[in-house]
Amino acid sequence: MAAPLSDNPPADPSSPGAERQRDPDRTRVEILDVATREFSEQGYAGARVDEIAAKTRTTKRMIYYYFGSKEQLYLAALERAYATIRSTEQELDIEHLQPVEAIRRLAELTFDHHESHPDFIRLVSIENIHGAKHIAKSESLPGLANPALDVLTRILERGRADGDFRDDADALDVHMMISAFCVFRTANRHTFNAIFDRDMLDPTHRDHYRTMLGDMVLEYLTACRGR
Amino acid sequence: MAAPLSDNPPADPSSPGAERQRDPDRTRVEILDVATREFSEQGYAGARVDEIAAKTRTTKRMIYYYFGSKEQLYLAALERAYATIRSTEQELDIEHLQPVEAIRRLAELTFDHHESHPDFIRLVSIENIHGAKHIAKSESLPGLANPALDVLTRILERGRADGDFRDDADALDVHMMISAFCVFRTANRHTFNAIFDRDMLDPTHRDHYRTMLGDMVLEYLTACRGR
DNA sequence: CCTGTAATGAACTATCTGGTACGTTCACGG
DNA sequence: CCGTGAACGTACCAGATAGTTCATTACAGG
Repeated sequence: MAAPLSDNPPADPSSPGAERQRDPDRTRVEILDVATREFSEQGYAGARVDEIAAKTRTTKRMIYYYFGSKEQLYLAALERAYATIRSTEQELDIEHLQPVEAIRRLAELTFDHHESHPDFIRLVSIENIHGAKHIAKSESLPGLANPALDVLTRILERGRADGDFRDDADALDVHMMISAFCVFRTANRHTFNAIFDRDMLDPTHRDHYRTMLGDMVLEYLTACRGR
Repeated sequence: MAAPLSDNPPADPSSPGAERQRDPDRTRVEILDVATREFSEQGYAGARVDEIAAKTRTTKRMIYYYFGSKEQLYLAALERAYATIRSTEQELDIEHLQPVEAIRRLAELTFDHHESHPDFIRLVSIENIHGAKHIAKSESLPGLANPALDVLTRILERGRADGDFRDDADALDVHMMISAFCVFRTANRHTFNAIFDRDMLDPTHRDHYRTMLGDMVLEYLTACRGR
């Protein structure tokens, strides 16, 4: 179910035939894959450069060769994670739907998409612990446009024009509402389960939460306008 | 605005008159206060025992004297944070209200209460990064009853009986919905602000989000039943 | 006033950890 | 075929860090 953050195939057949012994691209990606996992599971300070190297088919020297420092490696992992997420958001094709159906579809796609990328959610949690200071240092991340937000803006406009949606619904607010629900389910899974004995990510409850999210957003937006 | 996790007054006047040089209780509490801040700002691995000691009026030796290890100190901070939160939840007095008003009030109190205890939220985020393994080790935390949840259960029952609320509304789901919104606002404040340039905790937007939460929950629960 | 003990402090240690110096090997263009 | 630079591996280091040792002091109860 959970997809890796890198979309590369296991073996790169661009140069046909045999495995290459030296393959900078593969090495870089492999380091990033392991780093993403380690950082998301241990936190920034908790992750060990030695451990990341050990879980790679290369050595610690290569990490410093390609990324320069632990912090830059972390940032590279974070940047790639955001890039991956954003690229999947590009693909959402819902603007041909009626506003109400489009919103439900958007919510469900966001839901699926958070569920498929737990590493990303965890990385974002970690980044928040550190006050988003690494994002601030990044050249690509601050203010990174969110394609989903643009789509949402246009759907809301149409919905308001049709009289289906309330007038004071701001796109960023609705985006936040959806994110909050999806992020919480993944990010707070363990404490929630420990305290309330309910695993929010248990496949048994999946459809229930998915429907619930759509209902929640739509009831809020339509607010007794009789659908 | 943000309240400290310990409710003790700065100076303990139980033994009247002068400052005591030896004060185990004060020392313990002071260590916990600093530890809570450090862990919540740096993460578990990122927090430094030496740094915690330095920000206290006592020494590292005392941390090990009272708490035994870094991990037990962290757990003690986490347990105290949960205890503080739960004790404030005991005080909510809303069962005399009509279901609709009670739900809005509950949502608002939860909202205020999360806003007042950012350290708690951050600690919970950190605990989730580590798969809630410390909670699992704790004797007091797993399955810790949530008074707010009991109150919520009874309000929902009344609301359903009155025909105000939908039939399939589960107390834990509604609690999750409210928590998700409140937790997200605090826990993801920094990345959200970095990407979207909106500080969800800016006092300017406070009332807006507070109302939005109440609307969201109530629209979901009433779902076009004409209020 | 005396004394046992809880509370406290300074300095120390073993280990871990991010980072580096330096040497080696592969692959590709000429 | 060759040499040049990118890609890689080994071994090491200096500083940091959790945890400890041992001596000392304040204070409650007698």
